[in-house]
Amino acid sequence: MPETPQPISLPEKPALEGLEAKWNARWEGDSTYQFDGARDRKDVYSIDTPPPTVSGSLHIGHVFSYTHTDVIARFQRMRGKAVFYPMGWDDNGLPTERRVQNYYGVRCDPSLPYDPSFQPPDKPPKPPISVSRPNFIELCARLTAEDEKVFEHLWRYLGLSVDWTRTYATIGRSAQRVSQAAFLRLLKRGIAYQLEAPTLWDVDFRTAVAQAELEDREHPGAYHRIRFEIEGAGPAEGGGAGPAKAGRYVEIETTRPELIPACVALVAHPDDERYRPLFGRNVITPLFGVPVPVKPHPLADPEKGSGIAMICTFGDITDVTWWRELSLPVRAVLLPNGAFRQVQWGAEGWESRNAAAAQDAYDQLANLSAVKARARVVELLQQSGDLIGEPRPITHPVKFYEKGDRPLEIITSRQWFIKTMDFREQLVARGRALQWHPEYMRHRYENWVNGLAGDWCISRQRFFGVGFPVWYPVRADGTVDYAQPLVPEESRLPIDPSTDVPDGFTAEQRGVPNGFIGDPDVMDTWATSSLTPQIASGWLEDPDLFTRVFPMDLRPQAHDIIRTWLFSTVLRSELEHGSLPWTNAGISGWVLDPDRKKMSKSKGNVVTPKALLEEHGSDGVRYWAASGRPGTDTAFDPAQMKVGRRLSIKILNAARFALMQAEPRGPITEPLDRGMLTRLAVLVNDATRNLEAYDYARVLEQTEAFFWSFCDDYLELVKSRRYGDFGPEGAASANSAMLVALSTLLRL
RNA sequence: GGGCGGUUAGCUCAGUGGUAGAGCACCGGCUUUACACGCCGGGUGUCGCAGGUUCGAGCCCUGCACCGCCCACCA
Repeated sequence: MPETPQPISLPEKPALEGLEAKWNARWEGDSTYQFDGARDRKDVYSIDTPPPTVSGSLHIGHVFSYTHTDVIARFQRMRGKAVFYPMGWDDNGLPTERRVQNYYGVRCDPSLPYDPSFQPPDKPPKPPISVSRPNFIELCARLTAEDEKVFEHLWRYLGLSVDWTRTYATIGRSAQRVSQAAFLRLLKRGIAYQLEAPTLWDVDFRTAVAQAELEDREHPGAYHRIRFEIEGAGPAEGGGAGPAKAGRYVEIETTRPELIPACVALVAHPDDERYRPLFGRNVITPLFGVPVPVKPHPLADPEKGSGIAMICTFGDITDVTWWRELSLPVRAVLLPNGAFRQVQWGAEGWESRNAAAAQDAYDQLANLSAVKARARVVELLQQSGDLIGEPRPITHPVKFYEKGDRPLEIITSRQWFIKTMDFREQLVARGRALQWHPEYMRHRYENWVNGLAGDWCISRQRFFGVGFPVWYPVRADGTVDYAQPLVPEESRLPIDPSTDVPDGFTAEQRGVPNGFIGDPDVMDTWATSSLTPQIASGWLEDPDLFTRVFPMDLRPQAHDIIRTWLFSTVLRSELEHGSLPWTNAGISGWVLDPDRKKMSKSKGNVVTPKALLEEHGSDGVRYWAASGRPGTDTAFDPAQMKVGRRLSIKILNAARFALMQAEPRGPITEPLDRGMLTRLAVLVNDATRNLEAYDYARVLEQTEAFFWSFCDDYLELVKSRRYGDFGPEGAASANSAMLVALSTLLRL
C-alpha cells in the first residue's frame, strides 16, 4: 500500500547532475550497504568480487561487468538477503611492478641495501635508477595506495552497492596470511612441492610462468634445412636421393638453428621407413661436432619438415617431452636473461670430435640473444656448407607469456608447484556442479581441466608479491639443503623470509654455513587471488563470518580468466575445503570497440569511464552496461548511454508528475488503475524470476517497455482524472495507483 | 586438429514450435499545464545456405559456409 508521502520540494526541472554525490553521502552516512554479520547463512547472499588489477586505470570494461554484479547485489538485497559484497584490490604482481618501474623510473636490484631516505625523482629518469628490493616494494605500495583511492572514487560514483568496510588487498597482511597458510598446509600434505625442472621462462621478466599465462602469437620465423653427418657413414655408402638420403648425411628442418649446440638427439617416428636404419646410430652435429643418437618416438610427425627433428635442451615443450621420455642428457645454452652462456667445449657434457672448432664457432654466439645467435649460426652454417638452400620464411604460432614481448624459452630452474594433475577428475566434477551463467561457459572450464599438461608452477622470480614462507638450511659446506625447508608456525604468518628468521636461528646466521637462507621467490599472483573467497570471508581471522558467507553465492568474472582465476579458485577450495568456493559463476563478456576488437590497454583503444559517467550520468552508463547479456561481448556504444540518460530523466519527470499533486488518495477502484497494477505485478514476477536466473538484461528490457507505456499511455489517460476532472474518488484512485507504480518502478 | 558461441530491418540486438520484433538512425506532424533530455505517426526483412521432423520451423534434427573466441606437441 502507498505510504504517506513526506512533504518534499519538487525541483522545477529535475536533473541527473549531482545525484551520484547526493546518494553516496546518504549511503555512506546510513551504512546502507554494510553487511549484517548476524544473519544466518540461508539469509545471506555473498559475492566473491573480482579484485581489479591496480596497475593504471579502470576502463569501460570494468564498469560494464561490475555493473552486472551490482544489479544482482541490489536485487538480492531487495529480496531481503544480507548481501556480502566486498571490494578487493589485486595489487601484487607483475603489472604493478611494471607500472612502478615506468612511473618512477626505477628498477629493482635485490643486491642493493635498503635506503630509508630514498625518494623517487619528480620525473622518471633515463636510464632508470636501481633501487633495493625493500625500496622497490615501498614504491609499489605507495603507488597502489594512490591508485586504489582513485578506483574507489570511481566505483562509488558509479553507484556500486559495495560494503566499503570490507575492502582487502592481495598484498595486504590478511591476504598474505591466508596465502601463506594455505601454502603451508598444502606443503604439509605433499600437494605443494618443489622441483628442479625445465620450465617455461620469460627472458625479459626473468621469471618462470605457468601454463595458464601462455598465449600463442603468430610470429615470423624460418625453416632452415640442415644436414647432420651420419657417424661411420663414409662417402662410399653415399648415393641415396630425396630428403631422406640414406647416405652420408641426414637432413633436418628447424626454426631454431641457434640451438644446434644444445642438440642432444634426433628423433623420427618409429614406423618411418626412411629413418629406421638410423635408429641406434649416431649423427654428428654441424659446427660443434657432437655425436648425438637418432631415436624413435611416436610423437615425431613424419609429415613435418623432413620427418626427422632435432631435440635440443630446450627449444620447445615437445623437446622437454622427448628429453624426459628418451632419458637424454642436458646441454643448456641459454641464461635466464635469454643470452647464450659461456661453454667450455671438450669439458664433461660438451664432448666434441673437434673441440677447438666447436669453441671457435660457439664463442661467436656467447652473450648473444637467441635472435642474434640465430643469424650468426646461419652464417656459419652457410660457410660450412651444412645449410641446405636458403632459409624459408614462415609465420608460425609461438608461445609467449601473455604480458611478455619475446618468445618464451625453457630454462631449468627450481620452482614450486601445486599438484593439479592428480585432481583432474574431482575438478571436472566440481565444474559440473557449479551453476554457470551462461550455461555454455562450463565447456571452457572443462576443456581447460582436461587439457592440463602439468602441475601448476606458482613461483615467480619477482619482487612485489607474497613470499614463500620457508627458509632452507645452509650446510656446513655452504651448500643449500632445499629438500628440508624450515617452516614457521602458522601463527607467525605472514612472514617475509628475506627479513624474518626461522625459529631456532638468529639473524646473523642468514646466508652462512650452518645457518639458513630465505626462499627468494614470490608466489604467482593467481596463487593468492585463487583464495579470494577465503580472504574476503575471514577464513583464518573471523570463523563466525566464514560460516555465514562461505561457500559464497556468486563469482562474477569475465570469460578470459576462466582458465586462470576461476579454475585456480575451484582448485584451492577443493584442496582446502573439499567443496566448491561458490554455487554460481556469472560470466561477463567483453566490451568491444566499434571494430569488434576487445578493448585493451595494449591496443590503445581503451575508453576511460570518468568522462562517460560525467557526460551520460552513472545511470546512463549503467543502463548501457545492463543491456549486455551474461557472457555476451557487447559493443561499446555511447548511443545506448544517451538512451539510458534520457530514460533516467524521464523517470525523474514521471516522478515529479506523480508527486506534484499526490492528494487526494484512497481506494484504487478504477479499472484502468487496477489493470495497470495487474500488469505491473506480472512484470515484477517476471523480473524476479529472470533476476534469479541472472538475466538482468531481459529485466531491463521488459521494465523499460512497461515504463514507456506507463508514461505515454497510462499517465496520459489518467491525467485529467487525477487533476479532479471526474471527481475526488477517481482522483484518489489514480493518485494511489500512480504512487504504488512509481515506487515499484523505481526499484525495478 | 578439438571445443564453444554467433549469423534476424541501414546499425545494435531481442525473439527456443503458432500472423516476424525493439531501440537507434531516417522522414513528417505537434510549444497538449511531468518531461522538446518530450509526444504522435510513418517502413523496412527470401530470419547465413541445403536437407529433414512437424498440421505448422527464425526456433527442433542433420550437414555445410562464414565470423569470433577458447584450447592443442611451435621440429
